[in-house]
Amino acid sequence: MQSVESFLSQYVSNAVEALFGVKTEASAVKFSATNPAFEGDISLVVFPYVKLSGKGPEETAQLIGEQLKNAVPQIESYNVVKGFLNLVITDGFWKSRFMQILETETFGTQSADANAPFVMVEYSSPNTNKPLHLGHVRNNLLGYSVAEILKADGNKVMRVNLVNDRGIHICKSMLAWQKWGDGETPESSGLKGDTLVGKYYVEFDKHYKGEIAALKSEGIADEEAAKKAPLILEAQEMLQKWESGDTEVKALWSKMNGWVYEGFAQTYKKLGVEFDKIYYESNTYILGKEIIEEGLKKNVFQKRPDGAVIIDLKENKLDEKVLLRSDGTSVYMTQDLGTAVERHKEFPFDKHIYVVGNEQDYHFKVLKLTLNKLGYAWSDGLFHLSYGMVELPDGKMKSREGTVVDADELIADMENNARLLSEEKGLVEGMAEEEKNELCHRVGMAALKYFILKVDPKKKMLFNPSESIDLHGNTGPFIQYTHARCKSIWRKSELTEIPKLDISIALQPKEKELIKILNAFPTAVADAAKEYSPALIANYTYELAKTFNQFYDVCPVLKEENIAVRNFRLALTHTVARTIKSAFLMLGIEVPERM
RNA sequence: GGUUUCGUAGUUCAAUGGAUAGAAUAGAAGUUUCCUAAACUUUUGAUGCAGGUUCGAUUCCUGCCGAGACCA
Repeated sequence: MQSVESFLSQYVSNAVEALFGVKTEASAVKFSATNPAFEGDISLVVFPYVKLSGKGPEETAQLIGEQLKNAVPQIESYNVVKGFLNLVITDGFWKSRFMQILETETFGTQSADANAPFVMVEYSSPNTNKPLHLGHVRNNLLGYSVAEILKADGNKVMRVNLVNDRGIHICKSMLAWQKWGDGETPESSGLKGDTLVGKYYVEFDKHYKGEIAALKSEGIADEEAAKKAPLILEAQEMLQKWESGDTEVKALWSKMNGWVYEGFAQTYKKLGVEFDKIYYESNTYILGKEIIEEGLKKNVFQKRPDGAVIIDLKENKLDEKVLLRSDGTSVYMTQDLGTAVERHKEFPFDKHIYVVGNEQDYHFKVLKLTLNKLGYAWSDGLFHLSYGMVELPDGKMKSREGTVVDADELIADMENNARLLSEEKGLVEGMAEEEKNELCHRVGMAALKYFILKVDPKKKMLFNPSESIDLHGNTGPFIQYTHARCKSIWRKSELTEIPKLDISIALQPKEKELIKILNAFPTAVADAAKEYSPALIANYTYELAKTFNQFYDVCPVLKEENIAVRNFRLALTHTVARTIKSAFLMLGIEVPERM
């Protein structure tokens, strides 16, 4: 469905040509929303045409306004304020636009056709030595939501998770469990698998610190002590055994990772995120060695005198990057290069989005540039969706200092809070326990998800665990509540299907405003997909919900006696509910029928 | 030190180079015959500093101050 802007811009372009004899691109026409202080639905910024007309801004606007009014029957009138041409669109236009929206069941979303771009979205990517925390929550919510938005915008999407299941950190947990675990399992301890493994990671760190302190008291320097502590040596030995395929180590590794995966699965389910494919680094970490050969052959990489392979990116202001250490072992970049190439062979994507924190900005710049220099044209499609850290009121989260917000605890807190508030208000009386749980889960998660997704991804955000569970104002639950109100009105109307609309009725200002907002939905989705930003969808949905709440105050639907007006308002209510629902699904938020 | 991101009401967030910088929350004052008051109405309050580019700058450029990240 065409937006109002694109509908009008061709006419503006024509008018400019007719008046000033200059051809301009219709796509370059600049509109802005009309300032509420003036009359009008949409405003044309005429400053760009002042030079062409050779007249002042106001006169130029007058000329274009007159020309447009004569050419476009949908323009009822116009007025000029400084360099702004405010256009009033006829009610008839808005009403027929609304009827189109109403009849389009999947309004705002389009399904992928055969030529749709294929986008791979990698997100989550946890380590298996500890449970997920608040930082992962932002990652997961962003990744899931962006994938949904891209789907809604007509892309084919594949969501993948690359699990970091190997390395020294896992060995630390394994070693500590061996030493002090006493055979403890998730079943015997009643702990979630990932929580249990995380416990031993902390345990390792505690003993390790003790050893370092002991060595230091013997007069050994910090760095030296950290390297020489028996525990870390033992962990490194374990890693070597793992790499050489030691059956005992591998068995323990499989067992403990298995616990972690069960734990993660529960958390993912609670968060409502999903993946189409899961990759494991234990299968991919060796990739990338051929790339080194290829790069050397193509003279893109150089060998340093000490034997290390590097790529020189100084001309791109990115310094020199080691790709293979002098001892022949690979670095993260090596495997990421290999993984990208393999992945593109297996699934020839048009775009690949990596949802990874902004501390890796440099890494992904190098990754993209290196693949580009190697001649892989598809590297243009790589995009690092870089998001800011989540900070707490008393500073950053540091797992070593125990200031991490655990994802499972956070989710439980959100649900509990929703429960306390609902019970206090007496909203869930007489509800079955199971139904109540489901509702509190949905409301609690809406509060959390909306709070996180409404912030521009690239910005760092502050999360106050005690304040963010607010249900008032610009929050997920407020919008859910609006949806539930719409549904309630619809139920009480006792209509089972949308009545045929009589569009000869007069349009109230608030109704027109709502139609304008509804009309902007496809544009919001397209923008959100282009910028990979769920925040745009969140802001749009809030605008819609807020306007509806104000609208309702002005004209109670069910008391309306004029049947044509009543039907129109019911249809509007129905459409608002439908739009909120599909917008929220893109954010991974479910909307209850009742609250 | 080098590279980079960011500084907006008391607080948390908005604002494709456009009009009087929006919301929410906190503060002040109101609104329940009616759909679900998790609501609505009114009100107080902000672009770190100094320049530049132009019809117009929160937005682009330069310098400074401050915060974070990455690289040594």
